[in-house]
Amino acid sequence: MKDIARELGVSVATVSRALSDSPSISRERRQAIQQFAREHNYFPNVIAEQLRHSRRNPSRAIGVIVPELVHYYFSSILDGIESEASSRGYHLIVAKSNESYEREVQICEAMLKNKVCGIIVSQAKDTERYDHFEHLTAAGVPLVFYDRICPALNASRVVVDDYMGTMNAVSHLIETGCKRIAFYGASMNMMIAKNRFNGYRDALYKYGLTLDEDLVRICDNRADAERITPAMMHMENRPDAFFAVNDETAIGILSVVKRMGYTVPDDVSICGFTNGFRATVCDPMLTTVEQRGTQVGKEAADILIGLVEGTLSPDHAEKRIVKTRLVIRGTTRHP
Amino acid sequence: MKDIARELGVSVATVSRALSDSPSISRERRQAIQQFAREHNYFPNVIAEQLRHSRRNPSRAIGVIVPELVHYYFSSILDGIESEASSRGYHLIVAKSNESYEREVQICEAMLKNKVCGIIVSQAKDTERYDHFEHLTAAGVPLVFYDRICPALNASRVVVDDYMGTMNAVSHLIETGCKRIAFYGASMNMMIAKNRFNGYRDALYKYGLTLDEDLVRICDNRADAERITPAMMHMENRPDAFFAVNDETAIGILSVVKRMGYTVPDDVSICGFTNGFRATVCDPMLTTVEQRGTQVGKEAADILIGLVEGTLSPDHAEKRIVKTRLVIRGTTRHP
DNA sequence: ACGGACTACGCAAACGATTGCATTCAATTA
DNA sequence: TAATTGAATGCAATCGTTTGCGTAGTCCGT
Repeated sequence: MKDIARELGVSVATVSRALSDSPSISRERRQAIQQFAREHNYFPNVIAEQLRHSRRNPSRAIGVIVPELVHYYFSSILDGIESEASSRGYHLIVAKSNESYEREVQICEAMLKNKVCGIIVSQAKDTERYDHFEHLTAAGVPLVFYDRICPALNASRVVVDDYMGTMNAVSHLIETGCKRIAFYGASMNMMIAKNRFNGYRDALYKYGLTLDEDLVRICDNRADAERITPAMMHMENRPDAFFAVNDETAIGILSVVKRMGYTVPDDVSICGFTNGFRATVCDPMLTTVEQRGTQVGKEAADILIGLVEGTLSPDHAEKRIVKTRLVIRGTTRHP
Repeated sequence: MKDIARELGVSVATVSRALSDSPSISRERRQAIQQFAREHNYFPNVIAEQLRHSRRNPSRAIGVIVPELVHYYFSSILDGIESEASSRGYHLIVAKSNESYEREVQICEAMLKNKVCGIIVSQAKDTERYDHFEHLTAAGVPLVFYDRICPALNASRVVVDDYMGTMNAVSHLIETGCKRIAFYGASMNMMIAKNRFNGYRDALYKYGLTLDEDLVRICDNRADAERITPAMMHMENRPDAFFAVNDETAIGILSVVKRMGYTVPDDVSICGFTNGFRATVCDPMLTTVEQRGTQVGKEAADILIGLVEGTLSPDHAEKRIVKTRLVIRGTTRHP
């Protein structure tokens, strides 16, 4: 701007006003300045702009904290956030916590320093203190949780309808003739694990089946599934169906069951949760609950931007639930 | 800082110096100021710092442009970049181009405005003009390409050893008895497609096999693979093996071939390229070339940071090749 | 007692923009 | 003709830091 001002023999203030199309500058001057700027491809220094406006205007950078990146669900969510944010003129600062509380704290600090206008976060698995999040809100940085929410904090959040998703899936298993349905869930200190279990339990009750504790296991990955499933199948009263907390676990069950000589879905039905890449790769293809990560991401970004732009009140915690959808494929019988 | 200065009855300059531990401030004052700052949890305004230093010091934000996010290889790369960058004190601004040239241009502009210290990019599929990249280097923003590089630009880059990876994979097929090996590749205007094809061709030559054009097809996704594979298998002289440019395509072939009643690998061998989630989910598990995305990401970040910090000369284009590894599983015979 | 050296600090200008207020100049009005 | 008005522009402060340079004060040596 200084250069433009010098070249055209005007003051920097005039240049500034001309570039922002202020009517207080005469038409000719305005156009001359604008053209000159264009020709010498001038563009404003955002850093300076931000400094000037730091009191009033927030930045347009959204911080996103992800537990891991190489993960179907989290990628989808990130994708959703990116789409929503970029279409509304925001950009993303992305960091992964590696499921570590300490790293999460560091990231929060760094993001605060870097003046993000808000943060979208899914907690690390080992996060049990929430001071760092409270610091952020205290500093006026809006926060939106997704997937793993923090029940202790009354913050905005968007989650998937774990309860109904599981309930529908298990109902489907029952309706296609399954009577002894095993449940492989994650450790119950996470809300999502609890909700899915409740969906399972209530589906059983709804159809008058009793819940057999022997059929409920904590297991949320393939290795564990391959380890514990043979014993399940050797029970005198073996399960005729499995519901798994994610596709990965379901695939583990599938591979064990096939290896043991059972056919799927005739002898054993299997249902997963995610509907990621894996679901259409296994043979038969996996019946699973679609988790709609992209939608979760979009909603989260929408809430955050609402908070930033003042459309949503900062005091009110906006809570959204994204509906799931049961995708019936080859690992369950058709109704 | 102004507040601290006022409270402690010194000048802002003194506070600044004290906080940066300058020896020109007396020990007592320095400590008093530092303590006061800590107690009132002051932390510097990066925006202002940057503005002040914009002439000399670059920011610590690395721009990353990804064609898509929900994609095993790109997630892995992003993961590698994140690890390397965050461990060296940089953070990431991530944007996806959606394989669109226009979006790519927009993103470059936005990143330039936001003063990233450098950009790591894989071109969108439909990018054929490179002005936007040249603008960036002209503006002094270092650029590192990964995966899809731009042959017209002599820029730093890191790619996977597509040639040797394919060569070894096809050699493996030949060594396990395959004689008519089909090749499903991507369109040849991408370097990676060309290199993989050359690896295929040279492996055939090495073992004295002739290249049959009828066995070479442009096909890089599952839907196409499922469409064209039946005809391949109905040829009078059908292929006894397939090499596919990625796992997804390989899975498509696998599912068709199984459905047609052939057994894998006894009747037909299949080899993919990626070693993503899918490879261990299909049945039998997929033999494939491990692409080591995380390593690619790390190398890319390493180069970029080298460029930014002056360890690497900006004129010299650093070109790194990440070695692949053949992972032999169930879709090929064992040697 | 006075010059020199050294310590410890403050002043003020920068970084690149924005903006309230003052100023200039010409045109209009009384 | 003098006063009023309005349009067009400039001045200077501001955002939060950093830093070159100047200066007050102290101590020392002669």
